[in-house]
Amino acid sequence: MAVQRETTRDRILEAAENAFGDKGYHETLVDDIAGRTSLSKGGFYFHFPSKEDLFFAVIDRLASRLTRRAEEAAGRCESPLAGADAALSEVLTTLGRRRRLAKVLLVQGYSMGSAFEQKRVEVFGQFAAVIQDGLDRAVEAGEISPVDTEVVSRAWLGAVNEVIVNWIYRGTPAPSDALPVLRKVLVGGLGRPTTDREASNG
Amino acid sequence: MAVQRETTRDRILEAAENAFGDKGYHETLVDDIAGRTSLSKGGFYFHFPSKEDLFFAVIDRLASRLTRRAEEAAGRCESPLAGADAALSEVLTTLGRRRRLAKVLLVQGYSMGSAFEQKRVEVFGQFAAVIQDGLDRAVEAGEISPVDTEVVSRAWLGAVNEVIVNWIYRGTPAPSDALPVLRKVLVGGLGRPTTDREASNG
DNA sequence: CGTGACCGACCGACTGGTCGGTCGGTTGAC
DNA sequence: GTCAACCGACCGACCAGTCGGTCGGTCACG
Repeated sequence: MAVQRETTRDRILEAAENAFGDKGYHETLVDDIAGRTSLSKGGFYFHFPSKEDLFFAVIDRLASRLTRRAEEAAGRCESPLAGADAALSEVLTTLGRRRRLAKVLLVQGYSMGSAFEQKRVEVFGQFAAVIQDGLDRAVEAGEISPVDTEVVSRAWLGAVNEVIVNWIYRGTPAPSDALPVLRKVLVGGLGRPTTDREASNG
Repeated sequence: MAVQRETTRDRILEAAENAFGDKGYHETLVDDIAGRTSLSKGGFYFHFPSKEDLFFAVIDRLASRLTRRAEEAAGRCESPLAGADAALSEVLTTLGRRRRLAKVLLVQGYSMGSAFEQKRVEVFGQFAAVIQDGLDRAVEAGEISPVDTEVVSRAWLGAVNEVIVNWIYRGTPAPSDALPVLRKVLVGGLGRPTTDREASNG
């Protein structure tokens, strides 16, 4: 039955997520993944053409889930700026709850070597695009003064990334604790629009 | 002669920097490095106990050079805040001139796998500490309002990191172009002190 | 209902290339 | 003659990927 096939494939992806998260690409053996899935090596190769393909499939799955969450969070907001802010918060808290998944997505990819370069561009590009889109629309809507949103979105992404990776390796500060500081400092770095009436929000 | 020994060691480190920068840890063979040094594999092993040791030595060398430059740049400034700003600029422009070295330092380390974890904490910790120190003193001096400088310094570091890595992979935007935007948005994210007299130091 | 052809899913021993590291040997300076 | 520096053939662990085979199911057909 085709359903069974899909189920096994998912089991492999699940196991691979954990294995790669724990040990990285090279240090994870195909036999490890087979073992965690109660499958033989041959059984594994029935479902995936190569270890490399498996790794990419894992990354794609994680990245698309996270992008979707970020976009949904942004979509729930009234203003574009609030949306960008919400996307940032969503990513930080989501990854802050699942250390191993965060590690696969933000760290272990590089362990693969040069084959990962294109994928990293793609994945980080996706994340950056969500932020940049929000900022662009915030500029257009006059919420913030014009800036080079390409650079700023990268800066936001990098800031979030570093906070998470630092937490992954050192266990502190927790992303949830860092969030308010990060929001303040990143959102605060954006200039108010040149309409220099000082709105008196708190 | 002991000088000769040191020279050869440096030649190896130099060659290794380039090789690791181009191909990462696993894809660089000890034979590659030996070849680039016009040394045999045996000759190489006379100078380094293992490939892993070599890699760490390369990272340490690059990191300490960069830290020194950043600290010097900071030291040349009058105020702590200007120092943190200068350190940021120095790191961005220095790495922005040497793509391969930037790649070794910011990307290829992970290709080594879990052995790198401790080193990454150490190296990024060093960089973060330089920034944090500046920010702390800026708070103390009343240049900026109190913030969680641990988080903010990580955010700065991450922002710089992402801008550089993105440039490494995509070739654009150039760090030198991104610098003014980055400075504005990061330094601008810091609140003015609650003593709301605009201090006018040069 | 029985049966035999067929198939998808899975098994696991095996292969073949790779590469870090070794070691006995050579060389040249002092 | 001695020793630091270097050579390079060789070793052997390691591991992704292969392949001949097994086995339970199912479907066509008499």
